[in-house]
Amino acid sequence: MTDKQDLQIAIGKRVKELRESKNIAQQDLAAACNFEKSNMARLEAGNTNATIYTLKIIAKNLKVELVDLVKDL
Amino acid sequence: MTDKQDLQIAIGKRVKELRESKNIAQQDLAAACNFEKSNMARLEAGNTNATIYTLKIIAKNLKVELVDLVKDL
DNA sequence: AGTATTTTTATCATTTATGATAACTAGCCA
DNA sequence: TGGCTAGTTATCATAAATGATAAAAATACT
Repeated sequence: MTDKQDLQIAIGKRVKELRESKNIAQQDLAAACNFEKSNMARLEAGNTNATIYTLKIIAKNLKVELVDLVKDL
Repeated sequence: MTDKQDLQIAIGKRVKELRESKNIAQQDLAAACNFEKSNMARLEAGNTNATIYTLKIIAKNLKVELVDLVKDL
């Protein structure tokens, strides 16, 4: 497992946890972000090294701060 | 100016400020990160929407936390 | 002045994030 | 059983991040 993969997986988990804690469906978050639900699944699964702007959009729609997505990572 | 550009520029400034505060030459930081100096300049100028892993590498070599690069953004 | 160092800019190639669509799985319920 | 919802996985196209090189511009130093 590489550092990069570890980071991707950690961020995917963070997004998923925050999303579920707010009872938002994956497809609803995706729609709010103007992403396809498949691509949100891909990110939550840790299969993409997202850009900072993508993370900012997700943070905004989760109503959290960008730092909350990368804290302790 | 778009949200995306604003974010890129803010992060570029953040990297540059942290780097200069530690008296590290741009090319030295680039070398430590295994980036070309030209690409580090591009990022500091706000011309790229960096991936989270790229930012993590930069944070590591600046000896700061990843959150320090995205705080308040 | 000049010279070296550092930074910036431009450009092209390659890799990869993202966009987009479809098919599949699992769970739930009428 | 069938349909419905939520999530997953695979795949292809496109846009953009990154790799890489060269040259110009700025900065510092003697």
